[in-house]
Amino acid sequence: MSNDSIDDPRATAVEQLEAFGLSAYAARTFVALSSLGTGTARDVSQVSEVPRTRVYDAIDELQDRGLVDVLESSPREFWAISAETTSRSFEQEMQNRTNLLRDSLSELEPVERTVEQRGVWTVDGQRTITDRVLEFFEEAAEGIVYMTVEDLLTDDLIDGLSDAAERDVRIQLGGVSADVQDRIQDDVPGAEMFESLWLWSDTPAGRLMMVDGQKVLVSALVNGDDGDPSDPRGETAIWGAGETNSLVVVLKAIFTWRLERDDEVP
Amino acid sequence: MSNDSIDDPRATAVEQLEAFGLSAYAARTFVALSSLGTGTARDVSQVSEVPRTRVYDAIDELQDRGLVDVLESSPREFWAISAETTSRSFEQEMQNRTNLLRDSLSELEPVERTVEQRGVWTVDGQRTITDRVLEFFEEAAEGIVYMTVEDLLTDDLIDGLSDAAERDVRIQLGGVSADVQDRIQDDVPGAEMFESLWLWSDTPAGRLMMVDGQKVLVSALVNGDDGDPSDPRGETAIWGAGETNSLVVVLKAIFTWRLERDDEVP
DNA sequence: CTACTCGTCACCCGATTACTCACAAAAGAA
DNA sequence: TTCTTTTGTGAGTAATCGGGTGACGAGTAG
Repeated sequence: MSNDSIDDPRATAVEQLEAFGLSAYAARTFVALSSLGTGTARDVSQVSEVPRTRVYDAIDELQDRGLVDVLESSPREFWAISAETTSRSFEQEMQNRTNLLRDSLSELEPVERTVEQRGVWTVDGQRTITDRVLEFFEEAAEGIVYMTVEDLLTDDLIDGLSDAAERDVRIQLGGVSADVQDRIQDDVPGAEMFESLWLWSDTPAGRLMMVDGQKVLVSALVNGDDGDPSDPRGETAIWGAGETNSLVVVLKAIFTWRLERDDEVP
Repeated sequence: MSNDSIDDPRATAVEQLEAFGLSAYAARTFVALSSLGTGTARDVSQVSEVPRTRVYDAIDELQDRGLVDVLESSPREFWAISAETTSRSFEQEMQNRTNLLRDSLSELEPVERTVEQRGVWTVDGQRTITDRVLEFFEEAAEGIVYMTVEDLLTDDLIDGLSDAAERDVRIQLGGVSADVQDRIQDDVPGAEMFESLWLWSDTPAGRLMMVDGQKVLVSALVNGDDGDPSDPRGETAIWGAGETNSLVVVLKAIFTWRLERDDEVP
């Protein structure tokens, strides 16, 4: 468990710059220059541990990206742009890249994402599973049934449900305590609540989803017996789709049976 | 001049994915899967030119990032998340990274960015120069004088001027034709216009900036004699700061002389 | 003139990664 | 069953890239 937030700013800055495609030397050089404001190759080399003779290459790289300016004197001096300008510049580049990616990918995406019939897909990790659930929420046309441990009902999921509700998708939500139910009612007005179908909170179960009666997902918490929802990797899920998919069939049966009973006896 | 926009979507998608840190194999595998929707290692290998035996590693990499799900059967099948979800995922990661970068860098940034006195800094490339100008606009406290070729007066620069104007910075803008002046007046109400100080449009001159009477920047277009503003790299600039900086001194003299004459004879 | 610094180059080496091949287990066909 | 093909794993090779070091001429200062 390395301390990431307490970590010194230099390390984090270097890490991000490298993730944005800078070489290690360039990243360290830039960070050094940022704290110096202005400096020569030797200054940079001393505070950044970059070999002096290589500072020049690093500067070239940075100059091409427009991150430093050079004062042509002897010794040469270097000047780094401000933190604000730097991050805005990368922000823009990345925005641009995500747009390019979105466009090119949707262009090649097959018109109809085939609905799988047989078999069950696996997904690991809380963040990933949530993404998957959100993806399914978006494709929902008729109804969503969602039952979850409270810790896993994050804001983005509520947003997803709310969006679906606005498209007149029927929302049925279970497993949440009374006080949280009130909050949900504000964000997702049309949502119908139902009591937990089983004793839920003590099991390692995580969530349980069904959309349009033909796509389902279930997850479990997997840190030994005591699933700890705060561990982002401690969740694993499976999902399946199609009217004849076995997972779908069995869950659909259970859900409709229980939910209709609830309807009869309110 | 490679055709980038006409380029096939596959290539652009792969390029972006690699920029986001995926290996070449992983990128090509994902793109292949995206267009297939679903497929086995062999399917992927055929459309992506990735050696079949390496598809598995690529899938591992993608699975860790939450970009594909795996159907555990024989042969194994792979499923790619939608274009929308993919780009949103990267968008989020990059947003996160830029924020980390912004925070860590501003933490190390020296309280006072020292005002250089001697010497002249050089900057190349239209985009970079614009960034630099914007950075100086933001630091402006009293007044901005800006004279520019019209082609270089992009929207972000007008925004920058507008922001400064709202901070009660005096804006003096020159070199733009009458019809563009009208448009500016809408966005930057307080701006004072002045006629081009010299015959401007026929020279390779690009722009000319002074903020707070102590920081100046001048640029020139450098594609042989006929500077073509549409070439993003065809501009080169120098800037200097400080009351005693020679570049500052001389430009300040010229500006105040000409602008005060304009004031006298409106 | 001497001592030192600065900037460029050439080179080495270690890590990463693309790429190939061998092979055993599994699935399918005869 | 037995034979053949396919599938997944793992080892091993080649090449590229980037970090690290040192040599050296030119420029600068005392």
